[in-house]
Amino acid sequence: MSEDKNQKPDISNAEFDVLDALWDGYPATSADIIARLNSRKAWHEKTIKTLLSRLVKKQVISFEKLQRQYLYTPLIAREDYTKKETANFVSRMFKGKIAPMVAGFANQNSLSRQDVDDLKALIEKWEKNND
Amino acid sequence: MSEDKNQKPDISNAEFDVLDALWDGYPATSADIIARLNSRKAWHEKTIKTLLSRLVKKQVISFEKLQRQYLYTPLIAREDYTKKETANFVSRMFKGKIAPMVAGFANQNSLSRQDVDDLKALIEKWEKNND
DNA sequence: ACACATTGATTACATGTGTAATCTTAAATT
DNA sequence: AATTTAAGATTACACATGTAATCAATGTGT
Repeated sequence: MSEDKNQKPDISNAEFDVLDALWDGYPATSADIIARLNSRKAWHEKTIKTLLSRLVKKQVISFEKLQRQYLYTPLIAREDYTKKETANFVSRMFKGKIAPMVAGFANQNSLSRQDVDDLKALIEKWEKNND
Repeated sequence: MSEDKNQKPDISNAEFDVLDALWDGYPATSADIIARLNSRKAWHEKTIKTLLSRLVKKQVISFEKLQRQYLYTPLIAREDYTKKETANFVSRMFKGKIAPMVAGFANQNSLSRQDVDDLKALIEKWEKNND
């Protein structure tokens, strides 16, 4: 076995926004990413390129040369990432229990009819599989 | 109105662990906090004191002098904090929708019978109030 | 009363992060 | 072919963060 077996790349907030834009469609050039982010963030082009470089160095994304540009591709799936982060978050904030988290949401009135229906569907599916 | 109306103190991860320990019982002295954290974290006493100082400076906790020691007290409630952080998290990771987050949890098999029952209770309560 | 212990305050220091500007080099234009 | 662009690489720089060690002052024990 090698040491450092499971180092967490630790994606920063700004880096996440860039990765998120990449997840919206890839492979993509830096120009693509910059265009996507321009609507949401007031970032300088240089800033976004720096963040892309850092993501590459952290091995969160990769690239392939296309002429003089790079075509970036995520190395981790959004689902995998969000799942892991959610587990971390719920673990830290709610001792790993999901219901209290939803409860906070609920009595904050952030829960919509649609959300509730979605949750009910989820629960039904879970019960079908786990009874 | 004053500028800087709603600055987010931005509690770091290490700081959160200290605050979390304080939430477990307050007011508390640094010795109390250190004792509580010793079981979980391998932190030097000095480190914990630094973190307490930073939390004070950030106005996340306050203290009252008791002889030569300080009695620390949180200035924000755990519930308020977790609620806000949850909203942020769900917003960033799941476009604000809670169901997909629970879904990720579900098919990761982190969802227990108890969790599901809790969620069902929650939903019932929500429907009672919002129909 | 005085030395000691212990507390919070101050200082330290490497690495991470946000946010770019400048440098290099290869491709595009004229 | 020479010049201009423009893309990624390198450098910058202040503030945040993790992780303490040292300093100063005030209670405490003898």
